[in-house]
Amino acid sequence: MIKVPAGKTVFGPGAVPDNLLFLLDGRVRVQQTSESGRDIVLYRVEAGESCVLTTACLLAHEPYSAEGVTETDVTAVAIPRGAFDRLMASSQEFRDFVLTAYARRITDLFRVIDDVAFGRIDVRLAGRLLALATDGDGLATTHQQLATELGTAREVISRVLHDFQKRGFVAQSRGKITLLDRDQIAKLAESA
Amino acid sequence: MIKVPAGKTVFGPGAVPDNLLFLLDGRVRVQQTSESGRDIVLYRVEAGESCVLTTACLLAHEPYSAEGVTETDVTAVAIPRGAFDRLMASSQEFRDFVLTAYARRITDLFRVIDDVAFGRIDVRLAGRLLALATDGDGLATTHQQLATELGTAREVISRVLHDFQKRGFVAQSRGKITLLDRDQIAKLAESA
DNA sequence: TCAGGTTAGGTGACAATATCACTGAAGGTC
DNA sequence: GACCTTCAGTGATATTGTCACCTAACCTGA
Repeated sequence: MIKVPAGKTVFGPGAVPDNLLFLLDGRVRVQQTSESGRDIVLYRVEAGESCVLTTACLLAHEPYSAEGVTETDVTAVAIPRGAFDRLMASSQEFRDFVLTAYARRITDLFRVIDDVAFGRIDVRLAGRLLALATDGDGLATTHQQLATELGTAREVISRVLHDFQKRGFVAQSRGKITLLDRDQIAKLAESA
Repeated sequence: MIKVPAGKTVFGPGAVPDNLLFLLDGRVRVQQTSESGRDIVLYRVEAGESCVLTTACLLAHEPYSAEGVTETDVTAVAIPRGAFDRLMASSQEFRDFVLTAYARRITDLFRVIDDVAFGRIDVRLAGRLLALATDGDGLATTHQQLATELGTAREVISRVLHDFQKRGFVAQSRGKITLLDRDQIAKLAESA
């Protein structure tokens, strides 16, 4: 059982874990940095989910650039490799859990690819704003962080948010965004 | 043991397999169609690899849009669900095989995301041409198919290929592309 | 072997997004 | 308040995507 404070890199290039983590509480963001230095968020691991996937990636000795960062304080169970193997051998439930987790991640990634390849930026941003503002309509984030969410450039986010502001969807101040009209934002997010 | 001719859709929306497939010979292309009707190739399954992943995706009852198409005649072993479960329970080697396959796919998808989000089109096309032209310098493919490979539009491929042609990298005729200068193409493909 | 249909490819105009190079503004610290 | 750092705004330009339409190549059947 381990605890990690918010904002720590729990795995990534240069930080290979030797345990498989199961999140009991908190949230981990998995993102990738391209050669050119730009980032994109791939998915998030929530409480009750496992990190098997990313760990497996690390074990698959491939050149690898994704990293996991805690977004909140995190409580997790660390399962050593040996115990993982024994559980996989002995428990049908555990196997189902692991395989289902993989499948879910893969569909997540399919979704990301679809969005990045074919999605409009304003639509994607609208959706992401709603997804991020789970408690309340306020949202403490910078334009740069939102750019990383979507794998685009800060300037692009600035312009789209400026447009949202003009349309009355959001209010902005430094490092903070307030959703003013969730219905309209949701409508935009839905528009393919 | 089953055989499938080239060009068949082996799984996808509306064609859910009840078996897990292990390819003995041939190649399967896995691609996704977006709501807007545009396609992108996600990865390929080669001889010796398994389709567990996509099948698992199908089992994970999620809205799902990827499909698998045979690119060559394919010979595969179909493993029923029950046998898969028994193998997972009894064989360490089988579990390693499956988990490694998952991990490889995931890194493939990470790569796709990186390319789509941050890669230049000419660089990506150069790389793909080299990857597709494995036997000889000729390549029987249309601009539309190449666009699907990269998740872009046909017109874009047409223009880039036209540029490649002017630079002496390739020669074109209807439905056919010939690589004239692999070195130069490789150099472009490498240029991040 | 020609007519008509179908598919592949070309192209201009324009829209959306990315990149670059700045600028100013907000907040923190001494 | 002076200075520094981070955040955000913006114009100019490049790249890529979209739309509309055209031409050329191939196929098929009379």
